[in-house]
Amino acid sequence: MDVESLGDLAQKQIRELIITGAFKPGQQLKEEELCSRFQISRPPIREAFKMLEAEGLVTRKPRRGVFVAEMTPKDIWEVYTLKAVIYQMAAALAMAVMTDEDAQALEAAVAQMTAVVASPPVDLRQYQLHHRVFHEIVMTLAGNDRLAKIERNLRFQVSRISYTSLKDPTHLQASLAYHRQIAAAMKQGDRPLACRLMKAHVLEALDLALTLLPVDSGEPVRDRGAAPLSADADLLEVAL
Amino acid sequence: MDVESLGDLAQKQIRELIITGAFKPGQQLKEEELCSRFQISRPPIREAFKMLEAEGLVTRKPRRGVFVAEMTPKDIWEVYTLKAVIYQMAAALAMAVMTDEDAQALEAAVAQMTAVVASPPVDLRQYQLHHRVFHEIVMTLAGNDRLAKIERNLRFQVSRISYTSLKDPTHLQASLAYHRQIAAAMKQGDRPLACRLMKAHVLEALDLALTLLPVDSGEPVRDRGAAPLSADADLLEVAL
DNA sequence: TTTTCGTCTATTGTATACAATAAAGGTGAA
DNA sequence: TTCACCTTTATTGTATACAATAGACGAAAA
Repeated sequence: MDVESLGDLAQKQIRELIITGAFKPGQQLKEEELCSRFQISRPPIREAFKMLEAEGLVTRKPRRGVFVAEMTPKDIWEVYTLKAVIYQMAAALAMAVMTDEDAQALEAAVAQMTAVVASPPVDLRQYQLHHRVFHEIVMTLAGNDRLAKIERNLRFQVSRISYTSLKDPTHLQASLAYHRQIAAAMKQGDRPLACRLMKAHVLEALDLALTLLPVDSGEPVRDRGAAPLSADADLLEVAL
Repeated sequence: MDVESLGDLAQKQIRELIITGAFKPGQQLKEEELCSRFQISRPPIREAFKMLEAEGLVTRKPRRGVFVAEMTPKDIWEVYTLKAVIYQMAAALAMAVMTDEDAQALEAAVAQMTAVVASPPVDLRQYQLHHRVFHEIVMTLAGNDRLAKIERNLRFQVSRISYTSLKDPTHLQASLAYHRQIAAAMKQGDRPLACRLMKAHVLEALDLALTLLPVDSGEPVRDRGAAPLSADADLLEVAL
């Protein structure tokens, strides 16, 4: 019945608290505090910490404690550029096995997204939900569990930021348009176009995320060269 | 001084035992056995298990125990196709900031690899070492820590297999030739060529790995379609 | 002979207790 | 008043002890 250990449960709950923003970046997570919150003892909490650390959601300072991971502009850049590549790979793999029904499922997801946007006030949670369905269809078709795991992890790391991005009406419209075009390109079997659109979609999100980020941390983004910390579309032009 | 916790130490040691093949795939890792081996108590061992599980090196069956992860052909395919994309992205990013000195460092690594191959009996460990230096230079230049972490993880998962692959003289020669060409392409700034070579290099390794794998598990590789579980070079043609 | 049920044991899951360390605060002297 | 050092305290790191569960083995009945 209760197959999940308390450690796994705690991991999920703490993760949820982090990605929803209840636990803010930089905040220390004290073991005893979480013990009393979840009414369990410390070992499961510690195990949850270890897993969350591996996921990159918390950082551990030895003998100091664990803290919610902070996102610098560099971190944002890292996650989004990776997402651009991951999504392109997923799209390419998915198109190799996609059927007409799959294409229709994608279009249905886009239709749902359209419906949400068309009926103000826009329910962002709802939009996010259908948006996720869209990408989940693609990931499932791709058939690479490790790819899906990486995508999931990257999504967690920028979940708050990507949610905030949707509050920008212009970006919301652009996002919707992108997904409509991506679905069409995938249906028609135009792989280069689908990949280009996927890349452009993610890199546009990156640009917005960088502007949304509080500009408190002015650390350099790239160590070498004067490459700006932005959406270098050309740079991500590689052959999968 | 001893900044690392026993859990972190245990993780490293167990991981080393797994990737060197001392702990075989499918083998159960009993907590008490490792306790007596490392002369520590169970909590640090359990923490190490959690981290290794997140890395994908072990799988945990609830109330049963943890087992060294097994690699099916599907798993091999997943890891290598991901590596192909990861390495291409790394190469593309690296070339954007690469200096002449960096190019020379790459060529130096290739020279070391060449020297090892030229002096039989070939010291595979030594070759592997210089091979890793080559890719580490590229990853460092890429400047994406998350990308590096993913690459590291993927490398761990197929470390035994990739080592075994080197015992094939033909593949060893091909590997060397690839890296020489990749270094040249990166030096000349020919990004498409460098990416294509990276992809071809990894996908060739995939084909070999699939033949080397014991054919005990005949499970289907892809759920949908009749796509063969091989190096679909074209399929991985996407725009980073 | 086979199958099923029950007990038993080995192993994981959880809790409590103890040790060690690092940061914070206070006290002393310069 | 300020700085250095000591003491204290809060928090993590580790160990031991207990509980629960799943699998194995054996016995009994069909």
